[in-house]
Amino acid sequence: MTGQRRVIARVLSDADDHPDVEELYRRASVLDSRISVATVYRTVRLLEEKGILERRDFGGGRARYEATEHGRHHYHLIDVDNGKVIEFEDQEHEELMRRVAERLGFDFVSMRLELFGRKRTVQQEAKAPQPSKRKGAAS
Amino acid sequence: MTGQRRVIARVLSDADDHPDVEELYRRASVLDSRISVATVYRTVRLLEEKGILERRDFGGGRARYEATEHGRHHYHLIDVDNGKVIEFEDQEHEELMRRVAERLGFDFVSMRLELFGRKRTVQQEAKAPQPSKRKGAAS
DNA sequence: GTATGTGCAAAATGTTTGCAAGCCG
DNA sequence: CGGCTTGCAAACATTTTGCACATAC
Repeated sequence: MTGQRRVIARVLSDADDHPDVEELYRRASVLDSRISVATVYRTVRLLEEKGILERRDFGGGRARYEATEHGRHHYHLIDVDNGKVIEFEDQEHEELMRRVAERLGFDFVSMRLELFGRKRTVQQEAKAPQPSKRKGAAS
Repeated sequence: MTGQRRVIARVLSDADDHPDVEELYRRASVLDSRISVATVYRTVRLLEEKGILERRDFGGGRARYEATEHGRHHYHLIDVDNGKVIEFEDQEHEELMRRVAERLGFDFVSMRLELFGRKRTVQQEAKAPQPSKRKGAAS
């Protein structure tokens, strides 16, 4: 347990969003400016292998991370207009997928589910100000 | 409509699996050896924008493609031991997700669902010959 | 003191792009 | 011909890695 890992672990457990490596690096740098990106990459990989962290891919090319929650699972709805992530639960879902896997002759290992949606507004603005190309916001 | 696009379109419509760009390039090269990877990238992007192709991410870092199917949707189960992809249908699924989006105040745009599983064998070989790290097979 | 972790910069990987040349209609 | 398409190689973005140095225990 080195200082750097302690700091990165701290940042991760404090986070209630889904930061990517660059964001983790930024936050960790505030607490200890002599941390390098390479160490962040190495640490998240380590923590993922240990099952402490989970890697997510919400599109946009970079991996994002969140602490593993033991017990109730949750899924993600991504707002296609601003990249914001909303978490939701769906009790029946995993059980349903377990049955699908079984039907196909497989043991369920894991699943990935992401929902993409657009905020439902009162005046369904016909020409919403689409934030253009590939600059997804955090969360 | 140039020769190259014709060839690439051909390869795509002939494919009943989920090739990545490298694989498409390989198959296209057989039919016309003077096609470049750049053209394959440009063509799949074009076809995706036109809604003819769909890009998938089954993990492993590279995008994979399959022809858009109008009508019944299907999902994918990835065999974690060899990367093979099995397609399956689940009638109720999309309707379920539409309701979830609605409950959260969103209009459903699209969803992503992947199931990861391991083949259920008779003699659950305790130490299966895991094909090591990151060399997912085709399909 | 030794195994392990780190910083840095270079390499690897997958994808995109600028540009000059080529093909299509 | 005039514009869209190509090939090539260079540029990109993210992630990994080799190596010498630093740190933990």
